[in-house]
Amino acid sequence: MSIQRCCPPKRVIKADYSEDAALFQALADENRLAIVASLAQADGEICVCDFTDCLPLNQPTVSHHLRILRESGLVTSERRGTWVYYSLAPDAKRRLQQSLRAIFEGDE
Amino acid sequence: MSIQRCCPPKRVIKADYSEDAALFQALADENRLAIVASLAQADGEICVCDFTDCLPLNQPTVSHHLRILRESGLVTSERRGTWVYYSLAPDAKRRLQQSLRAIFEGDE
DNA sequence: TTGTAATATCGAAATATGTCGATACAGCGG
DNA sequence: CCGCTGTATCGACATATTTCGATATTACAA
Repeated sequence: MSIQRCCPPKRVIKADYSEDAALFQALADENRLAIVASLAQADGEICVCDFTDCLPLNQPTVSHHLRILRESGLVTSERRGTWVYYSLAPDAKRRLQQSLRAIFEGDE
Repeated sequence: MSIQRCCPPKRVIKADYSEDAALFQALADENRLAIVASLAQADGEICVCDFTDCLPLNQPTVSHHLRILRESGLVTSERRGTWVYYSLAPDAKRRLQQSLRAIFEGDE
């Protein structure tokens, strides 16, 4: 009698999803989502001071979240004088949709 | 002389993104992404034993990740006999796309 | 009922993350 | 140069996460 298998051998994918995971990790915080949504819907840049004014976080914490978003490549920053302005990266939405496609449809 | 503002007052959004953040957090791990991608591309159920066989993780760790995905609602499970089979939730992709839209376009 | 296999849960360890106060840095005005 | 304001970094703390070994649970078979 042959060994019983629980199921026909399914392909468990062995691709490297670490970059996609890093992207989703950047979005895995409600305050960072509020920042990204504000940038997307403002359709332009927003000054750091507006985030520190409006978010329920202290200034170093806002700076910390902005750094994580900046390092993920989803947002960019530009200093003008004393102020620093953040914008959504032009390809932010496309990169996220691409990651979703990679997961759900196997695109790369 | 009036107080100088760094910029015209931009709307920093105060919506509650905690549910979207939870969804992205479920995807913020490369092993969980591999699980979701396998389920999506298998277009059907996959037995836990296949994950424990193929992922570079021990069995309790696989079970832990499956639980996180199950609790996020992105996957479902069904026991048949000794084995447990996991499937992608039918609305998984739609929920994620909806979250992306909520962030980038302000839909709710 | 007793044993075996598959999966889940528990408890602990290491690491990562979110948060903040204190401080450093950068740019501007005097 | 000095002081002020906006932003970033540092250090510390609490909490969360990932991982695993040990153990419990579930279902089946003898």
